[in-house]
This record gives sequence, C-alpha cells and structure tokens, in this order.
Amino acid sequence: MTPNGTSMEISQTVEDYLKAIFEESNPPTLASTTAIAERMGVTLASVTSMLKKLAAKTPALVDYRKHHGAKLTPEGTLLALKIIRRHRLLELFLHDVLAFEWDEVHEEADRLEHVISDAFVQRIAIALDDPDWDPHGHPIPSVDLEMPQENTIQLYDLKSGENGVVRWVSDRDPSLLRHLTELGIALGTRLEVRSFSSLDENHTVRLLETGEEVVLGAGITRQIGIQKLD
Amino acid sequence: MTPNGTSMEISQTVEDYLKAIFEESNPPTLASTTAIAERMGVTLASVTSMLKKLAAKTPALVDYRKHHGAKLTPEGTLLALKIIRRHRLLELFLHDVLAFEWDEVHEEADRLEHVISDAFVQRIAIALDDPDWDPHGHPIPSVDLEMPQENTIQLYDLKSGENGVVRWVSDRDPSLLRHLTELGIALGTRLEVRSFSSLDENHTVRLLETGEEVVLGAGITRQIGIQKLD
DNA sequence: TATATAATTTAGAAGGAACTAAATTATATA
DNA sequence: TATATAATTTAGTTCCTTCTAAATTATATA
Ligand SMILES: [Mn+2]
Ligand SMILES: [Mn+2]
Ligand SMILES: [Mn+2]
Ligand SMILES: [Mn+2]
Repeated sequence: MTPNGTSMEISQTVEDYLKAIFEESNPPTLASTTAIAERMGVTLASVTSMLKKLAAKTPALVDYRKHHGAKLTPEGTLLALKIIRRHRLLELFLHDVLAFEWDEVHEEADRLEHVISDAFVQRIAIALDDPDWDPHGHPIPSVDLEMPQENTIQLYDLKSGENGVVRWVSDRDPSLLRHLTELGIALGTRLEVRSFSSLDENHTVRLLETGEEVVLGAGITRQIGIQKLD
Repeated sequence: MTPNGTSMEISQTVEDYLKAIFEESNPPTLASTTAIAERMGVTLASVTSMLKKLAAKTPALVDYRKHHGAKLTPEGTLLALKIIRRHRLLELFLHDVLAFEWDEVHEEADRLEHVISDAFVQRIAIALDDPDWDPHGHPIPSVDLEMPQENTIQLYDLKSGENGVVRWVSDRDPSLLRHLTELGIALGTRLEVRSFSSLDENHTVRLLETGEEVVLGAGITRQIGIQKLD
C-alpha cells in the first residue's frame, strides 16, 4: 500500500509523465503525444508506449485515445497533484530557506520531488507556514490537494491602456527569469500597457513603480500572468 | 566533464556501490563480495557483475581481485567521499534545520544524496557553518574531501573500570538509535564500564551524568564509538 | 592430501525505459 | 474526393540492473 491509497508502485519516470500530462491538458483538451514528448524530451514512440502502460494499470492513470492523445483519470490527477505539491513546496523552500534564486529552483525541485518522503514534505510545509504560492506565483495544492484559485490572464492579452499586477511567471526557462529580474519585473510588479504592435507582437509596457518603459515580445508576454487592475 | 574531473556518468546505483565498498574496506582488507551484497541487499551475482563493470571503467573505480574482493582506486575513493560528504551534510541538515530525529535522517539522506546539485551541497554546508560531524558523530569529509580524524574504539573494547565519552553511534538501524535515546545514551554521554561478562558478552555500564547502570549486549556495544577518558 | 563447506563467478533471462526505422492513421488542401 | 503532409503507432533493439540456477574456486578439517 503506497502513500496514495492505491496499491501500485509509481516510478520516477511515471511521475514525470503524469505531471507532463497534467500540465499539457487544459481541461477540455487531451494532451497530445507530441506535446508530451516535447515537454519530456523523449521520442514520440516512447510516449506512445508509456501512455499504453499508464492506461493499462489498475486503476488506470490515464484515459488514452489512440491517435488523439490522453488525459488523466481521477486517480492520475491525484498523483499528479501530489507531485506538483512537492515540486512547488520544494521550490519555495529552496528559495526562502536556502537562498536559491528564482531561476535556480525549478531544476533542483524537478529532481528532489521524486525522492523526498511524506515526512519531509510535511516538515517543509510547516517551516513555510503552509503556503499557497511558489516563488513564480504558481498555486501550491493544499494537503488535501485542492488548488488555490487565481484569476489571471497572460500579459499578452492585456489591452492597450489596461493596468495589471504580475501574478505569475513561467519557470521553465531560467534565462527568462534572469532577464525579467534585470528589467525590474517581479511578482507584484504593477504595470500599464502603453501600446501593442500587431506587426511584431511587441507590447510596450510601463512599470508603475519606476515609470520605466520596456518593450516585450510575445515570447515573454505569453510567459507572464497578470491580474487586471481597476 | 563531470564535477569529479573525469568524464563519465555515475549512476545512482554505482554511487551506492562505491559507498558500500568504501564502508566495507577497512584499509588493509578488500571488501568481500558477500559483505557488499549484504550491505546493499542484492545478490552475490549482482555484486560480481557490478565489480567487473567498475573495474573495467576508465579510469577504473575499483581494483577487483577475482574470488577475493575489491577495493576502491583513488578515483573511486574520491567519488565515494563526495557521496559520503553529501550524505552526512544532508543528515545534519535534516536534523538541525528540519527537526528530524536522529533515527530518521539516514534513510532520507540515502535517497537525497544522489539527486542534490553541488549548489545545494554548498548552500547547506554554509547554513550549517561547515560542520565536521553528522548527527551520529561520523566525520564529514571537507570540501576537498579530507576526513576529520578521531581516535575512538568500540564500547565493546572498553575494559572494566575504564571511562569514556560516546563519540559516534551506528546509524544503520533506527530502532537501535531510539533504544539508546530511551536509555539516556547520546553523543557526549560519559560512562564507565563496571563489568564485562565473557559468557554472554554483556557490558554493565554506568552513565556518569545520571549514575544509572545499564546492561548492554555486544549487538549494542559494537555499534557505539568511545573516546577513552583519563 | 582428500573431502566437505563456503564463497564466488558464470550463464541465461527479465523488466523498465529509452531509441530508430518502418508502417499506419488523421488532417489539411487542392 | 484525391493527395500531400503531419501525427502517431508498431516492431525490433539497446542499456542498465537485477535475478535464479548451475558451475567453479577457495578454505577448513579430517
Ligand atoms: Mn517549477
Ligand atoms: Mn521531475
Ligand atoms: Mn547515515
Ligand atoms: Mn544511497
């Protein structure tokens, strides 16, 4: 009997697949084989064979539609949330307690998340006072795996003249995070969109704290989450 | 180019073998296949094939003598020390920072030691102020992999009438550690051997702090390291 | 030295997770 | 609807690590 209440062993690899499928399946859609393969850095063939394995387990961890993709079953979702909780708690712990920069924590957490015990998770959760958000502003599932809700849009979708606060930033690319730090953009930064050019998809944005203006391409504005103001 | 200056990947499994060989080879002796197999909880056949692999690498990590056992080469020794440093720093970190009990840390560290980055090691070393001893009194190799020296004997070898201080305790068996805690034996505890019975190998020991007398079998006295007093 | 016992090695197989190359199915476009 | 292209699956291997069972070598004892 494993900690998740089912009786099966979950390998590190399976944990990573579940997380990838969770992150690729925006509720209505199925996660495509290609998207999973890209995210995991493995071959399409590897993904196919893993999806078949995950679907064949009892209970099934994914619902797999041949040639169309897969989505998590309720059991798979719980396991994914459990790993995401570990990942995000670890990130915050590394950041707040061990003084890692926000561009360093993701990679480290990606390895640690598979080996820490439940006791370890519990202890860092206590040390951090049961937090809701990780260093990139992503919600941390609670002990009973409920996700804190937030209401955000991509900076990309903020219209000219609108104001907002930075609520989350993608953590997949450390160099993006370092770049934002240099620009003076962090969680909580307030800003106003001055203009958008549909030609090159550049936003010109004014940072309200400093008054500075910066020009940001879609490669950046799609990686930033905004809560609208006003 | 890996951090150890050689160009090869070391799997978690190999790391565990190196550690086991290190711990089983008291300098003059070779580590026997049997001892390694027992320590690792694998089959003799598995050990043999791994020893052959480790000896075949360039540079060789072990010096393997068919039918007699193996010992680490200088390269293997450095790798082993590096892992042992991680292990012991982790144990101390778990104990001092995350409030793990001394009987809980070994198992957790045994998993974490293989996945933390050099940056993580460095940061916990700083947080702990570059410590010399782990929670069980074992020496922590320094950054340049030098072992702090200590001069201890097994409590088993302390003679009737002699005094000593507890300097280390084996951490392999959590129940032993909990038992010692209950008896009031910890690192730093001073004691005097009152008597030894060669019939059952029991020591009768007086704890100097409390004056209490306890009877300890060889299964315990061999797992405790003593620095002689006087 | 012969023999029994213990320790070790070899041979063959298996499971998990990945890969490449070939085959198939779906989708987009003419 | 036919065809081209993209996405996915299948088949067959490989690598790593472990295992069991059989064979071999070392050591202890008579
Ligand atoms: Mn992350
Ligand atoms: Mn991961
Ligand atoms: Mn230990
Ligand atoms: Mn280990």
